[in-house]
Amino acid sequence: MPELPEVETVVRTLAPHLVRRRIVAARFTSRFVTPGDRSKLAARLAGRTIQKVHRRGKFIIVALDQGTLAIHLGMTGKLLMDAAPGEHTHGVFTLDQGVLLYDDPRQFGRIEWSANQPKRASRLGPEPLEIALDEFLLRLRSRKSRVKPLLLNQAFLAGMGNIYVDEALFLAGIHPLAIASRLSSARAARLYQSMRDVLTLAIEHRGSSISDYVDADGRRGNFQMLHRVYGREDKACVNCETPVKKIVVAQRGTHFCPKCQKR
DNA sequence: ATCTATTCCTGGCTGC
DNA sequence: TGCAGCCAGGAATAGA
Repeated sequence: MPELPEVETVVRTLAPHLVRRRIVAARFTSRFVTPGDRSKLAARLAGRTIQKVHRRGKFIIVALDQGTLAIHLGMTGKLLMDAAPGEHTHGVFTLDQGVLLYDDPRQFGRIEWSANQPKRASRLGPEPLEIALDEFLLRLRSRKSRVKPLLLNQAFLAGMGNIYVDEALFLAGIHPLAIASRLSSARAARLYQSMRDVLTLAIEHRGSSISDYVDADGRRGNFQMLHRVYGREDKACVNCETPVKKIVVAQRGTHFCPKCQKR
C-alpha cells in the first residue's frame, strides 16, 4: 500500500525514465481515469512532453508541456517501466524511449488530467517532511479529533497512511485514540519528530513492501522488516514485550502497544 | 467539526 | 483439495 515513502521511491525511480520523454501514445482501460473519458485523455496526451515528475502527498504529479497528470496509486497501483503487460494493466504510455505501464489489481488508483492545478492534489494539507514544528503544533492544537484519524486525514497532513501513522504513534509513545488538542507540547513535538524519523528512514529503505508493492524498476522495499507495531498483532512489543494490540479505528486496523502508548 | 458507514476491488487467507 | 466467506484499506460520499 503506497504511502509517502513508497510514492517518493516510485517518483525517484520513475523520474530518470520520464523527464524530457515524449508520449507517443497512451491507452487506458477500466475506470481509473477521472473524469471518465479515456479516449479523450489518450488524445490529449499524445505528443506531449514530460517536463517534471514529483510527489505531493501520495500523488505522483507529472508536469507536461501542456497540462498536468495527478496519479494516485490507491492500494495496489504500480507504475512500471519497460515491464510486460498483465491482466491488471489498465494504462499503457508509449514513450519515444520505453514504455510505462499502470498496473492495479484492486483498481483503487486514479489518474486525473488538468489544465492547471490538479483538483484533488490542491486540497492536501502540508507535507510532513516540510512543515515547521510550530505550525504542526498549532494545527494539532486546534483539532479535537483523535490523533490517528487526524493524521490519516490528507487535508490535515499529506502523505501519511495506515502503516506510518501506527509506526509514528508507537515511536512517540502516543495512543491512537488520544485527543489531538489535549496532547502536551512536549508529546506533540515528539510526535512531530517520530513522524519525520519514520518517514525518512522508510524512504532510505525504499518503502515497505507488504503485499506486492514495487518501485518503477520492479524493486521491492525493505522497511517492512523494521515495522515495530504494524502487522505485529499479538507479537511482543520491541520495548516492553507486552503483546501488540490490534483494534479498529476509523475503519482501519490499528496496531499499538497498550503499555508504551498512553492517551 | 467530527464521527460512522458505505462503496469501489481482488488476492490471499481461514476454516470447514 | 476445494471452496465459500471474510479481510485488507485510500478516499469520496452521505448522513448523523
